[in-house]
Amino acid sequence: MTSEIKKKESQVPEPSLRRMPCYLTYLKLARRDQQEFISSTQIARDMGVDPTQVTKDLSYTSIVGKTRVGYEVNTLIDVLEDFLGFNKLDKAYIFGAGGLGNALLHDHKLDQYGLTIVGAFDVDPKLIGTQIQGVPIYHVNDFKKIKEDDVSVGILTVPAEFAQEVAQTMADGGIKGIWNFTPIRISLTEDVVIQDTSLYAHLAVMFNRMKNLSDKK
Amino acid sequence: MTSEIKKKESQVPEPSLRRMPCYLTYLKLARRDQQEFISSTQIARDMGVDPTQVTKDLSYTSIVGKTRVGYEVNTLIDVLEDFLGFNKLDKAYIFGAGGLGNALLHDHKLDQYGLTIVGAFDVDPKLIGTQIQGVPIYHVNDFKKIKEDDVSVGILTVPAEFAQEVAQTMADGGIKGIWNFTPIRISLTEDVVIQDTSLYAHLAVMFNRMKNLSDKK
DNA sequence: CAGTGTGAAGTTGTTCACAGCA
DNA sequence: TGCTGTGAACAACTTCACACTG
Repeated sequence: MTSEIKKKESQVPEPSLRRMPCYLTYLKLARRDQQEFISSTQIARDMGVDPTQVTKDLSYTSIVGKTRVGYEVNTLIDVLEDFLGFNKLDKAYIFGAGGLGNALLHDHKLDQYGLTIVGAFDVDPKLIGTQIQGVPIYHVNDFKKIKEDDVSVGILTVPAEFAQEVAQTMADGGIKGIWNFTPIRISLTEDVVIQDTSLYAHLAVMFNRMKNLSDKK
Repeated sequence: MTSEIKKKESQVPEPSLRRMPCYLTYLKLARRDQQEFISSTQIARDMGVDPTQVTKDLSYTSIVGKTRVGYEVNTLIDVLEDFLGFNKLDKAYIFGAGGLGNALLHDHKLDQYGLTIVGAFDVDPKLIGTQIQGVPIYHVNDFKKIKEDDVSVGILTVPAEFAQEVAQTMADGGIKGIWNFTPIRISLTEDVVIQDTSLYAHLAVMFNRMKNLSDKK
């Protein structure tokens, strides 16, 4: 019992990770405005968050700030992009090319954030064999045949009832990270990272907060 | 100081709200499979979460479960949809019809989750005057002229540098809830609800977890 | 006794307070 | 004085333990 291995060592808290792309965007705007140095206090003020939190979040990266001056904008941008993996392009397949999947294929900005979609899979005969934004669409059954080794990410945008099954197919094919847009909890082995991003979950929160506000009056 | 009014009374925790659409999807699949009653224990097992949590989450709605039987699937679905506001359609405008905005216009499922997009605003002359999926696209400057009273939600999918400005325009026009897809923290008066949904934030979390995993080996 | 519902314990993340520095 | 960086206090959420119910 004493030899219990400490599993999660020093994982970066998820909320911190989520804030980092925000800092990055903010910093890029600051750079555009010719700012050379920036303090966590200023970031905090402009973004409306707690200054200590900014400091703590940034301290998870390797950067160290200069007292009274702050951080150098350019290196901070580099460090953050590196830390978040936004400057090395990961390849991804998209599963489910209708609706949301289609939409993501049109979102050119993904490339700026480290993800490039190299292929799509669907079951709709009307889609298979065509291309969207230069990305070819294949039949799901051909996944194993087509799958290339250096594609590590799968984007899951199929209808809910197929989510678990398709996720399993992805995992079997060697996909290491699944970006799950369905409102289904996927269960797979530990070695596959699953990132849930249900848009409808966020909608639910927004509606609830709006109702709270109008009830209060 | 003693008369300090308790501000947030009994707000439903955000994590709970986020899980609810998941339960809903799960329940709809259960209904399709002819299940009439369901227990929180079963939901928990199938979804891979803590049973107590399911019970607690459901207790925020008005439903009460029968001991040893669980909850009636149909009424639970109704209660959840009602609680989340998914059965009364809110009207929304979308700001920024390129890339992601375009994608959302193609996501038919939004209607099922209580949101219907009735108009889009952009600045691109090539888009203005056209329609996407039957939704007309106007120039942002015409927003005040066009805005109808019963549209309460604005979807923000403009480039980061215009986010704050466009959000302000929305608020001035009487928008009550802003679904913010930009990685920018928007600051407005308290009476506008802002729901941040930065896809790139989730991407950051996924990349980080994937790196952790491959480092461990 | 399998399941609901709840108060208490534990964990995680946020905010505060302050030491150290230029 | 204005800033970084950190350890301690606090708040939010999750998990555990258990009383209760048909």
